[in-house]
Amino acid sequence: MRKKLKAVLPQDFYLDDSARVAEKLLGKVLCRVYGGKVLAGIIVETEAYYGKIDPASRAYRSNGDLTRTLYGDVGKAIVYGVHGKWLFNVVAHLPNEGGGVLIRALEPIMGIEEMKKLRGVENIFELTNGPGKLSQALAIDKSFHKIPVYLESSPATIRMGFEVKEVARSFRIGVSKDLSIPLRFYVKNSRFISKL
DNA sequence: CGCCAGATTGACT
DNA sequence: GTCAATCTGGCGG
Repeated sequence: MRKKLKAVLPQDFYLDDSARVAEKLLGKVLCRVYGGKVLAGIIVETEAYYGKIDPASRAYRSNGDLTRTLYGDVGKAIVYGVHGKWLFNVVAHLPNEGGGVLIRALEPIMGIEEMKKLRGVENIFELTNGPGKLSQALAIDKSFHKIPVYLESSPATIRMGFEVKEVARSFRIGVSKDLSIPLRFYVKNSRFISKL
């Protein structure tokens, strides 16, 4: 059973409104090269983030490296730790603006056995159905901060994937102060999202 | 240098 | 449903 990897998405894929990119990313494949193996999963849940105007973002109260990256070149990964877990984001926004997309959940398609080992669980639905979980399953840590996901040579890339039948949207999860518009996107009827 | 907040997870009642 | 653990960057003194 061999699957061929599709093309890596170009950088200008991320040069768009953060919410639009979040929606477009559904069905795409997050691909991670780990110890000569390939770990990959279909993106089934995302959240859009904005910069200063977003109370949930750390950039809201600070002006450091995270903010600069969020307002900088699109298509780069942002990896940040919260509550001792790692969250995997991609910078995506219009020119002269700031924002990003948080990958919240994947549907594993390659390297599943390796993911089970990394996560220490056997249940496939428990592998990547949460931001901290998918980072652990793909062995992502803060060394992935600022790597470009649009370069073939990167250890983590996002590639062309599958057509999504139905996209649903809702308010974000786990955010203390949310904006008044729904910025969470997910594949309807997927069993791999973090929450129904 | 110490303190605080934060986008989560998982175990327990 | 509720609650505590655990990590890092930013900010104040």
